[in-house]
Amino acid sequence: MSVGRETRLSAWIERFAAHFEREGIPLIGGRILGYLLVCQPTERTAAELSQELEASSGSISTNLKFLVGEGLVTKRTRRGRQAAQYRINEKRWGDLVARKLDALTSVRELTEAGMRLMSGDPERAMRLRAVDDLYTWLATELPAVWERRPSSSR
Amino acid sequence: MSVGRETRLSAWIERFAAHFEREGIPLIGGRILGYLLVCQPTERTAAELSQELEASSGSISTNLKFLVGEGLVTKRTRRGRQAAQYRINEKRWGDLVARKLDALTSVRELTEAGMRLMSGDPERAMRLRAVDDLYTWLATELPAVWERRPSSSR
DNA sequence: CGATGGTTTCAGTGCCCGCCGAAACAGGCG
DNA sequence: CGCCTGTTTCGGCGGGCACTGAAACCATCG
Repeated sequence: MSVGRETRLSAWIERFAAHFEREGIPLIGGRILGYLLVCQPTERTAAELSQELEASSGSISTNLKFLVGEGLVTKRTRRGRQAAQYRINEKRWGDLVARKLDALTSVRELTEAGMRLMSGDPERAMRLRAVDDLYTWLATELPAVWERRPSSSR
Repeated sequence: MSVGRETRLSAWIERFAAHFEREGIPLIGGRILGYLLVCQPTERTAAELSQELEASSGSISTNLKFLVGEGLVTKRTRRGRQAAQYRINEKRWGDLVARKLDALTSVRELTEAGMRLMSGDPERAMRLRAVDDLYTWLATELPAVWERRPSSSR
């Protein structure tokens, strides 16, 4: 007997969340992202997320606040007694990637500072120099690549 | 009165370690890397590192083992009663960066798997599609950039 | 002005992980 | 075969963080 589509989807969400947990996003935050990427309809209330993902209302609240702050999730409030709706803001996913690239290239500032401290002692600077060269190259290449990004993925 | 060079160096090592701690490398591991990049002479024993970095022998051992495993540090044993010497292996720093880039592009496998689960429902796949497009583009561009890396930074 | 449904806050819990340091271990030396 | 030095192992400690759930909060509706 075959596994239902929703079962496979929730397994996928779990893998998705596991990956981003390694990148520093809380497990529940990653689940919210994965779920909001594929759910139908596209918008969900905090209560629905809590039920679907089997997470406490507190965790959902904390993580939604975080994700809204990052711009990855959009909150839509409605008048009356109606619950706010949350949906993915996939357009901002690029920001997430850009921050990752920045984290990489920013090491260059460290290596350069180190090189300045080593000035006047080329012998001793050799090891750091090799590392600095690598990051200097990265810091010139990566931003250029990012700029060439096609509009279809913005 | 001005601050001594060694004092500024240890402050730099601390910033260096702090940066890599955010990337998942233990604080002491980062200190070892920073220290081995600039120390003179270039090789140190475990006992010396323990003293210089004010870390326990156990922590030094654990972290050296980890760094040697990563290829970032090389262990040189000497015959007789002599202690083993450790030195930085700056040539392998590229591997560290390459793994970071891989972590980024590997998200594509996740988004592709998700897209397959969404097949036959283009409406529902739209959000995930935008994210998948971004990573697909990344996965084609980044490896190409890495290949163009000049030999000076290898 | 209660009552109601939804959301956020917050104190408490458990878990994980980096670190310590003493004890065990390894392997040359005398 | 002990001894000695350097290294690793391992139990334990402490800090930090994700998560929980109940209580407080907020805004609307009757």
